[in-house]
Amino acid sequence: MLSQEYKKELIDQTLGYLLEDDLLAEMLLVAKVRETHAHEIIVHVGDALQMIPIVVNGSIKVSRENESGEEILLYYIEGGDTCAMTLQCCTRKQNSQIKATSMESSLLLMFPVDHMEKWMDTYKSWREFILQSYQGRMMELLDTIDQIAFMRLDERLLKYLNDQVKLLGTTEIHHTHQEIADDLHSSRVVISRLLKQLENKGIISLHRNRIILKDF
Amino acid sequence: MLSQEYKKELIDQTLGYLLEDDLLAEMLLVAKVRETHAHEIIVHVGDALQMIPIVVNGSIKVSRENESGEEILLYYIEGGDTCAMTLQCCTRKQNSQIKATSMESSLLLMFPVDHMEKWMDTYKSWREFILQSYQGRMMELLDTIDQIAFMRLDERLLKYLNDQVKLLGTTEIHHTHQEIADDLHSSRVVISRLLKQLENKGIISLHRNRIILKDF
DNA sequence: TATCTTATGTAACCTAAGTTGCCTTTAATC
DNA sequence: GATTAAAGGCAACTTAGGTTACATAAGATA
Repeated sequence: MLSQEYKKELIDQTLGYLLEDDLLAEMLLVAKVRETHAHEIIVHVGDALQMIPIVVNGSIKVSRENESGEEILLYYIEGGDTCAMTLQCCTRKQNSQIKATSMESSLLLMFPVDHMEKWMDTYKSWREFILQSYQGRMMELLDTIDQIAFMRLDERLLKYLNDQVKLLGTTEIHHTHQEIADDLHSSRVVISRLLKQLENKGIISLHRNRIILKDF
Repeated sequence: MLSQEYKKELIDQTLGYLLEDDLLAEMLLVAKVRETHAHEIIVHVGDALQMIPIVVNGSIKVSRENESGEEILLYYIEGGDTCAMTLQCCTRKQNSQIKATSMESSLLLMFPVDHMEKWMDTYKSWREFILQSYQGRMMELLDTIDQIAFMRLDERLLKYLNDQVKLLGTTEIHHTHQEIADDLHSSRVVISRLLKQLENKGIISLHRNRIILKDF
């Protein structure tokens, strides 16, 4: 059992500058803390969600899956952010439309869904937080659509690598070609081919389980 | 100048069963009515928006445009719905990320953006309306992503034709092949080719400016 | 009817990306 | 060091979809 002091610290650090004090106090009473490790699947498509997660630190990958199990990356959630999609599932009592995977060791605050509606009615700061979240995620979905609809795979791949570097804060990317292919909804052979082209252009260097971005 | 009685009728008919009476009364005071005709562009990418539209009747096409002017269809807005994306542009004082085009003669109610925040604080029904709108649009964006990422063009085309029929309530679609190509971000020749295949399969019949869906 | 514009048809060709099959390399474990 | 599994390289081929170029057809207008 984690101490209340620790939880309070996490909540203050993550949401203190955003939300009203009264709300922060209420949140402390019902918050659960969850630690996740790299590659851990946090939400499967079809899951019924009872808790809304807010990311304290680390990063979460959100992706869409079709019936055949093929995937496509939608966006990432980082510290201070929540997944509006989750909210939606909870309030509409709909099952999850997305899959969420922890990219690295991450820390999440979890709040039971039945408080959300009350908070929505009572706290202006909470309303703004939720709307901001919807708006942010919406913009990211538009961005994803732009990429899939308008960009060629080699461009998408380069953007993907750059995003990874920004996200994880290191120019060494520890992904297999297969994992990248899954995220971009392509195939391993094609990704290997394009990565090799990037290497030949001097943009990256390739190693087993490791891609290094030069002059980022 | 349209009579207040007419406006009141439109508001009641479109939103009466959704929103609180006090809010409906406030809305009546500030509502403007806008009529649009088929193919009229209501919002351009980059527009600064002052008013939030709610569709009374007709249908609005919302699409995304890249720098080169290429498009991709996102979703449609029909009677009783609003465009959450608009809201976002207004509250964040951001310019429009999307283009909105009237598909047919339509009637819109327009509300000045500066009332939104107050309504958000005061009326629970308004909060629910806006959240519902975000959630609906989000689901539709996911659906769009599914289509672009996972479906082949012939499948997308067939779905597009079916959607048009449902939307406009007639099995006669009055679009040129070029217009369809634009919506699906493809090219005229390719769409003509695939349409011809559908005709050969007996699913549609082709005429100038007119596609007829059989056994819908 | 003659003319012009716009929509559609079609063939030939091109290219990005996916697929199959097989080989080599790396690293982990015995 | 030997064995094994996973990752990556690579060649040959296929295919969906885009491009170019031109012909024909359907309406519109003179």
